[in-house]
Amino acid sequence: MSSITIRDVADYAGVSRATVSRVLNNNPAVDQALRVRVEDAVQALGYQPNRTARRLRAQSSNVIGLIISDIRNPYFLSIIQGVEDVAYAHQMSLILCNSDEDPTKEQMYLRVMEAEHVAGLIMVPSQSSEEQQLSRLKKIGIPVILLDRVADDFEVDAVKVDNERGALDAVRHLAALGYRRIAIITGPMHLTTGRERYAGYRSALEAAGLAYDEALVKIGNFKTESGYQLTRELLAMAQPPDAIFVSNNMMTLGTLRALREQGIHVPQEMALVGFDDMPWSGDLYSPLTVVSQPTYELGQEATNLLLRRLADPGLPFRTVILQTRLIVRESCGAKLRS
Amino acid sequence: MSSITIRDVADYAGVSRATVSRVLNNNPAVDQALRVRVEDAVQALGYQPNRTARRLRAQSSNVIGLIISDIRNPYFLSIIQGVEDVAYAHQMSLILCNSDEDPTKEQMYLRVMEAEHVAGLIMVPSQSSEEQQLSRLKKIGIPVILLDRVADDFEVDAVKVDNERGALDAVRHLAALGYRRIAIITGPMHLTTGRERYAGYRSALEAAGLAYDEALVKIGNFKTESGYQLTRELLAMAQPPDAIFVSNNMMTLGTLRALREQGIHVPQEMALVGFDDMPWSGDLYSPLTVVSQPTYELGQEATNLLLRRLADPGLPFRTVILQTRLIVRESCGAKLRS
DNA sequence: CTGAAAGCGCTTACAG
DNA sequence: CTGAAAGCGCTTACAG
Repeated sequence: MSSITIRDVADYAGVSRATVSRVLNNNPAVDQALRVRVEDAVQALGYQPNRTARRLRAQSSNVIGLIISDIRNPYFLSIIQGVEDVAYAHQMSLILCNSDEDPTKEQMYLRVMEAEHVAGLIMVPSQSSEEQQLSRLKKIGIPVILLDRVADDFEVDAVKVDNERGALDAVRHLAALGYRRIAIITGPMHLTTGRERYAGYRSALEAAGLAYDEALVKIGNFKTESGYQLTRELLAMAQPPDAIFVSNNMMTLGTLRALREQGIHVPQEMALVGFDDMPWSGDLYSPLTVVSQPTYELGQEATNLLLRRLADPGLPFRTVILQTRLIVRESCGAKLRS
Repeated sequence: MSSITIRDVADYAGVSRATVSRVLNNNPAVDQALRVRVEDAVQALGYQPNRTARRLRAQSSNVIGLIISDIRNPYFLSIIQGVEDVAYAHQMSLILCNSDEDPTKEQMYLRVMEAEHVAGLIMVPSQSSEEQQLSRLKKIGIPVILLDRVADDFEVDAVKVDNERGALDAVRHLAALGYRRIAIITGPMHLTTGRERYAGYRSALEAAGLAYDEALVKIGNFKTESGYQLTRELLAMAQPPDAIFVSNNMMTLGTLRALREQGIHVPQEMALVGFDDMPWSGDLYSPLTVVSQPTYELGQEATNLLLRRLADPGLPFRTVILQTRLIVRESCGAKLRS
C-alpha cells in the first residue's frame, strides 16, 4: 500500500503538515522556498494525498455520480463519454450506477451517492412519474442534474433535447415524401420523451393536413421487444400504415426485425424513420433515416451545468435544450424518388 | 445535508458510539436489547453511515474500480452490466473510468483508484505492451483483475475468452463451406486478442489443408476505420479473397461498409465472419455470422474473481478462460447452400 | 457484553 | 508566512 502520508512529506521537507497541506492545495500564502522544498519531497517520496481523508475533513469531494437508466442501451455510450471527458478535464472522477429502470434500485443508488458524499449527481431518471422522481430527489442533499427525461418546469437543473421539434421534423419529412398513413410507436406517456415525441407527431400531422387516426398510435416501453410487437400489430391492421415513426433506437431495431420477418421491404413497402442515431445505423438491413440526438454534447452539457452549480450554489435553475438533427438515409424512401 | 452522525444515534439510543458501530457492522457480541434500541434509533433518525469516514478508519472500502479501454465500444456494455450486477448484489459500488486506449490517461486513473482507496480494480488494459502493463500495475497496491486482453502467464488474476479457439471455429467454418482464399483482419500483435485470434486463423488453415498467404493477413487497430481501410486493400488485390474473418466488432462494421460501398454482395460475392456479437448483429445489412463472446459472464466472472481475492488475498493467481460460441447467420453463406 | 479513548490522514481556524 | 492543535465521522484494540 502507498502508506506514505502527509506526515512523511512534512518530515522529509522539514516543515509542518499544515504547510504541506497548503502547498498541496495551492494556498498562495506559502513562502516560495518552502513550497519548493515540499514539492521536492512530494516528488522524492512519490506521495499521493489520501482522497478519503481529504474528503472527510474538507467536506468536499471530487467525484461525480452518474446514474443512468439502462446501461445496455448504446444511446448512453456517448453520453457517458461526454460526462467522463469533461469530468476528467476538471480532475474529477465518476461513479457510474445503473438503475436498470428500477425505482427501488435507483433509490438505493441515490442513498449510496449521498453516503459517498459525491460532489454532485447527474442522472437519467428511471421510468417513474415526475412527482415520484422529484420526491426522491428532495430527500437527498446533493446537487442534481437531470438528463434526457425531464419536464421543462422541474425545480432542478436539466439537459434535454427538443423532443417535440425532433419528432415534428421526422414526421414532416415523411409527409413531404407523400406518405398519408403515418404511424407512431412512442414511449410511455408518463415520460417526457414519450409524451413530447408524440406531441411532435401530432403537430406534424396537423401541419401537413393529415387526419389523425388513433389506430396508428402505439405506445411502447422503449425496448426492442416492444417495437417488435407493436409493429406486428400495425402490420396486422386491415389498413396498415405506409410509414412508421419510431421514437427511440431500441424500438426501431424491433420494428426493423418485424418488418424483415414479414418480408416487407423498407422503404419500398414501408417507410421508416427512427429517433436516435447509432454509429451503425447506416449499416443496418435498411440504412436508417433518423432523428439524431447530440449525445456527446448532452453529456458534456450536463457536466458543465453541474460544475457551474457547484461553483455557485445560489444560481437559479436552468434547463438546457439541445437541438436534434434529421439524418436522411434510405429507410424513409427519400432516395427512391430522386 | 444528512448531518446525522453516529453520535446522534448513540445519544438517541442511550448507548456509546462504539455500540452503534458494532450494531451497524453486525458484530455478534451485542446484547439483543441494545441492538434493537440502536436499530430503532437508526430508523427514527434516518441515519446513514458516512462511508468516507468508515473507509478512512477501517482502511477498507466497498467500491470497485473499473477501467475500460474504450467506452464507445458496445462490446463493453454487457461487461459493465455484468460487473455492476454482481457488485450491486454484494453492496459494492462502481467507479468507472475510460482510459480511451491512452496509457497516460490509464496511468492517471490507476493513481486515482489508489488515492480513492478502492477495494479492488477490474481493468481492460489499454493498447500497450504487456510489460508496460505489468510495470504499471506493480506500482499500485491494490488487487487487480485483468479483463479481455491478457496473457495467460501474467502474475495477476484474469478473465478472458479462448480467442484462439474462437477464431479457429470461425475460420474452420468458412473452410468447411468451401472457401479457399480466406483473409483475416486481426488486431495489433502486441495485444493478446490480436495475436491469439491470428493464431486460431493459422491453425484452422492448417487443419483444413489451405495454403497460408501472407497477403491475406491484415493487421488493424480494432477500430471501424481500420476495418474499412484494410477491406479496401483486400478488394484491390489482383486476386482478392473469397471470405474474410474480421477479429472484432468495430472492424467488422468497417468491413461491411467497404463491401457495401463497392456493391459487393455478402455472402454471394464475399463471405464474412466477425468476432463479437452485438444485439443488432442480426439486423445489419448482412446478418452477421459471428464468434460470440459471453460478455455478461465475463463481467460477472471478473467481479467474482475480485471478491474472492479480497476475501482471501493469499490465494494463488488464477486465469479464467470462457468459451466463445459461433452464431451462424447469413454473412458466411451457410444458408446459401442449404 | 460495553464504553472511554486513540487514531485513520487530512484541513483549517487560531495564534504568533 | 508558519505551526500546534482540534476535529471530520467513523472503528477497534483495550479494559473492565
